[in-house]
Amino acid sequence: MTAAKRANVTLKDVATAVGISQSAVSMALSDHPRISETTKEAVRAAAARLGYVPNSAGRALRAGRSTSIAVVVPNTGQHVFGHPYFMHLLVGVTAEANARDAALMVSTNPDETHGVAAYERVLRSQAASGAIIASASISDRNVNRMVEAALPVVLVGRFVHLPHAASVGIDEIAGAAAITRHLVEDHGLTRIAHISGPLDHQTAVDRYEGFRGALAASGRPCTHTLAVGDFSEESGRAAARQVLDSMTDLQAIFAANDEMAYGAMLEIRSRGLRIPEDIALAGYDDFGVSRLTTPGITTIHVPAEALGRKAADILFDLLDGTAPDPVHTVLPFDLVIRESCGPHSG
Amino acid sequence: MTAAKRANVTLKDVATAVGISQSAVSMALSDHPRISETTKEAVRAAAARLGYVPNSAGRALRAGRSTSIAVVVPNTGQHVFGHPYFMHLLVGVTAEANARDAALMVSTNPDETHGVAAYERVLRSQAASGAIIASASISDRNVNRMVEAALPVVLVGRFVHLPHAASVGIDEIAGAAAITRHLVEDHGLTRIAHISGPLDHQTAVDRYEGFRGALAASGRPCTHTLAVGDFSEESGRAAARQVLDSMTDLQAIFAANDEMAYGAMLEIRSRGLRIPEDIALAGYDDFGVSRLTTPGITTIHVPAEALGRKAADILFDLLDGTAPDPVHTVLPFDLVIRESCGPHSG
DNA sequence: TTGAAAGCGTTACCAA
DNA sequence: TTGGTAACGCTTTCAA
Repeated sequence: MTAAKRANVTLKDVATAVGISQSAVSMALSDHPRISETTKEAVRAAAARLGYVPNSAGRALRAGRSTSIAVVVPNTGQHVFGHPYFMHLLVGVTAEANARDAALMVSTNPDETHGVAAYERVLRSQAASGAIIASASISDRNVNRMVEAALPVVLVGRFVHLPHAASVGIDEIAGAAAITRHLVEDHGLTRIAHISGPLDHQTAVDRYEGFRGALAASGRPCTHTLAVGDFSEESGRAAARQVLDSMTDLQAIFAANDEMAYGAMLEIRSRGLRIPEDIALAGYDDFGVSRLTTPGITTIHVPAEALGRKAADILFDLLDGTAPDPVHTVLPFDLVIRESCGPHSG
Repeated sequence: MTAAKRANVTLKDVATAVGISQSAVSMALSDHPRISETTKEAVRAAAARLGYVPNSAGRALRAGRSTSIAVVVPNTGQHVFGHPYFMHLLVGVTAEANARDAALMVSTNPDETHGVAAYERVLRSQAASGAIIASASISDRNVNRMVEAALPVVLVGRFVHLPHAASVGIDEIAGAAAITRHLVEDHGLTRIAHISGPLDHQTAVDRYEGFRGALAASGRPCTHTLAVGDFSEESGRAAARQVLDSMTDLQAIFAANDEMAYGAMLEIRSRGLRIPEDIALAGYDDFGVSRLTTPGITTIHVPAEALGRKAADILFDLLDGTAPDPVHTVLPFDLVIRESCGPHSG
């Protein structure tokens, strides 16, 4: 009786209350046809009265798998976990997990004990029966290991070196190309800087590639430059400083995410330049705050919640053994045109 | 062999590999003094070689409690779960849980099956051995039930009707008073509107109370008015519209959180009024984006991450039975002065 | 229609 | 110093 009284009601308690056996109670509660309706009635009443809740450890042990799934987000750093992307993802995963009566674990610590990442232990210990991995770093070897060990995982994002793993994502290259075309074709801007994310993140690589590809495909003489950030607002500001200093007559900045675009906005403003009159600005992600700035930032809307939902969906299928061959699911994105690139013109 | 091969290494496997008994392996791995060093060595080697990871269901069943804790956030609505507050809270809880090698479950669905909220089931099923509850609604009966059932929970926020439950929070009344004094005393503003959150949230009530109290205590003739929002940016804008229309010569708006302050900012701007020259603006929370606006919004910094960390800390103590009597832990806040109330003068 | 018993993986107690 | 065994709560097979 230290902290909380542990008066856990078990099957046996219900059984003695009703005056039947434990196994009969178990079957009654799972609506097994071999139990009479009257008995079931009595069992259900007693269970409710006593407040019986099945013990998940017992159930998991018996079943050989738990009813939880895990979401793995990289690092312990606020940078990444604090990013709104993960919250949106979590909302989606939660919704799907709730719909399936599964519990959700969140794991962030890649800290290796005995060479096994914390989240791999979560799976191997069967605390969770499968995982959704939102780690974006190409160089994260833990992801490889889990995939190679054939653990039930679904990756969020694109992992070019893991073609056989199930994954969900959007076509980042197409997204970046779409927004670049918007700058070039709709607004006639040809001197553009890109602020990329860290290039060991596939997302950053893809967005940069989409940017360059669209410029090349535009058929116009475009000049571009690159500054590398780390997806944080501060790094966006620093990168903007760099490109504003280095490229004369810069007409537009396309940041690989909205937070870096905010940073760029601060830097542009601090130089007394106007958006979009002097410099056009575009972002990527659209997690809620882009519309709050003045002007609103034109961006690509990433359906993070839908991604989470779909990832969970695939994971559950995987666990049920009903999954199709490992697939790469690609969800659609939207180009959201606000005011930061100039008046809309097509 | 449907989805993933399940070749789970158990204690028995290690035991047969080493040629000793299961229980000896168990003790060896937990470094029990009664096992010889040579045996321990052999056991550890075999365990590592075979990739043994203890099964958490078996362990939890045996121990009568799991090693997970749960974080409960209200509702399934994006409104709340998507709020940056919870991200910060989660970061803190995660850090502390990681430090204790505990897994973290996240539960959001209050959807009641058999009259028991989903997150109560998580506790009762012992999937998690304790919970941190970040539900803010005064009228959430589930919180009462869990506290009354003496389940090991720590509340985040103030629950006046649950004086015996452990809780962490900040002094919201003092926070609102501090920012109100800043408006009145540092800037000499006396015609102030408050945009509150929903008044079935203790946080909203407390911040409103702090506001009124500070005005009353100021000894100056102040005029104030109230509009009620729901902590969302949209509602902040609507509330600002209302107070700007109703109160002539309004000098300042104090919104009960930053998001509503953003909304107010949009409304103020759309009327061609300047901040802070025509209207001063203050917010509350300081979850990262207040500094991005122009001007930056003066606000109260709520140490959400520290709250999460502390809540987890208390919960673990509670579970260990080493907790002091249920306490209300109050963490300090900071008044963060930016530009939205005018040039700093005191 | 129901009861008894076995076994999932772990740990702790009691023998040896 | 160690091995056997029982028990945690649950489901399921086998026996009645």
